[in-house]
Amino acid sequence: MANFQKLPSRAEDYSKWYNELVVKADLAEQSAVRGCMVIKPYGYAIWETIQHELDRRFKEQGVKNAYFPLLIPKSFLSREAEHVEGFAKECAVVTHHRLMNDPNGKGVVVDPNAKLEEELIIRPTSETIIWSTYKNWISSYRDLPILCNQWCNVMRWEMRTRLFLRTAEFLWQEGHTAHATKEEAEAYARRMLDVYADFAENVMAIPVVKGVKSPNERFAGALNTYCIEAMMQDGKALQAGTSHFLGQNFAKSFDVQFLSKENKYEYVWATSWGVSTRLMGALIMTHSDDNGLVLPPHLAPIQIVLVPIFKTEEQLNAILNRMNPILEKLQKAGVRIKVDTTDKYTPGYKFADYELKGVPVRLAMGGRDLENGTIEVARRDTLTKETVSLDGIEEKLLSLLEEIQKNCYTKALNYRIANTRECNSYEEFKEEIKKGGFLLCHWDGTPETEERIKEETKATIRCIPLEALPGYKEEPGVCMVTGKPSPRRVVFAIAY
RNA sequence: CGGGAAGUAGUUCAGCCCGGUGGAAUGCCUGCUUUGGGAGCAGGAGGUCGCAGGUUCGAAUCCUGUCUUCCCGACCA
Repeated sequence: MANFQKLPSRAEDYSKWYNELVVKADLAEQSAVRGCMVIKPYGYAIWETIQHELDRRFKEQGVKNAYFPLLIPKSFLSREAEHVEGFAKECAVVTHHRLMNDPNGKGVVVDPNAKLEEELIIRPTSETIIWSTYKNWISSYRDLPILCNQWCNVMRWEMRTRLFLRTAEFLWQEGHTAHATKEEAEAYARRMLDVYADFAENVMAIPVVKGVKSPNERFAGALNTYCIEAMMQDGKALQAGTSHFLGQNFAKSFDVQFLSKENKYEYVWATSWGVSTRLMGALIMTHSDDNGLVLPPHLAPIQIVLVPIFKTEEQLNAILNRMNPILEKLQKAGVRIKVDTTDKYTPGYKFADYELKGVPVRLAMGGRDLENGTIEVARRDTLTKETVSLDGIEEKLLSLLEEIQKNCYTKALNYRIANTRECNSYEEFKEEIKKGGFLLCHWDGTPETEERIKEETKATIRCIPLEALPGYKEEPGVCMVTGKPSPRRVVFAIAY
């Protein structure tokens, strides 16, 4: 009996469970550089599927991909006052462009003669470099709208990092659009929020609350920030995506004007929107269990794995001969399949390993099945298995994958519903928030009240929901702290 | 960036207090037997003890500095 290391349970230590799962499931690991991760092939395969699915949806919205530089002149960042205020404290700065041999010994040192005239910032986000570029692209209303997206890395010098959830460097996409009218820009920011919500729910199987950020939580430089918020299994909230209506702030800072039909100069209206590798963290913390990763089929790099059980090569070949036509049919239907023919590990080892990796469906076939014309089908989401006939197995498996996808979503939604409740007094709130989950409360709309609640309870307003959560009605009331009127309940939670 | 803990074989850890040629388990390699829930036996390879200085005849062990990770704060997606 191998003395393998089990994952810590979620109940024992959620944070430790997460950290170890990321590494043991082969998603990512720490790198030699503080706060920066190595995303391993298995983890990157999931990210590539995320990219692929999102990219397709963006293109349906008329978005085109482009690429802007990693380095941003320092002066650009300071053009928009709130923007620089928001990011200045976490920027990495490039000051020199050359190394030289250390005159006093081994290795290389920065060449003091190679100091840059103007220092360059490693992008924490690209609004400034993009708007300085858009200025050259826009002169007439006929040039609008511009709908660009870039897939890239950004860097924010974080004090405390965790794989996927908060790393100094992370991968993301940032969309930047320019519009002729306020209405069009606002509508576009809203539309991209819907794209994110659709993606989160149908591909990642993560239920989200669509909402608006309170002024305290708004993106630096935006007039309005929309977001999708998800609930993790430990009851904490995680912002899964944001879409900003930037108004004319960046157009004014970078002097981007266009000539309207009426032959008048007007400033351009802007949006930006993004999701990052943080989604990987959301994925893990929404579905996985104490046995390891649970991946919704739409995102799983391997959707079905076949573990043949054999003693001799003849037996293996007999199994493969029986299964190959079935697997080919499934592959033609677009299913991602792996057949594990290695004899390096025993079947029991493979079972445990594919569970750790979150493969949605595991098939096992041995001599017994071959005789009976059956196969063992195991589901990762429910950890159940049954032996079924090979007749019509392809259709059964295809619908099983869809069922698992739905079940992942339903389970997560039920968990969120079970951990969402209304809360009417601040005293009650202080107790309830310790249990985690979403608390729907009335708030007077002032930053002061939100700040006070944050200081006293660590909870923040995750969003002002665009529509009432399922099972709840939108109704006015009074603020739980100050008693002032409140038009609707907002979502409070402790956040990642 | 403050407070705490830790860095020794691929991995998890013992050894450190009290200095004297570095251990275990697991993993890896080879062979045989195994294979329906993390296989067994036998043999083998694998470490300048995070890094840099210092003390000493001699440092994994003592001292100083530094880097990284984890936990708690402050900050933030």
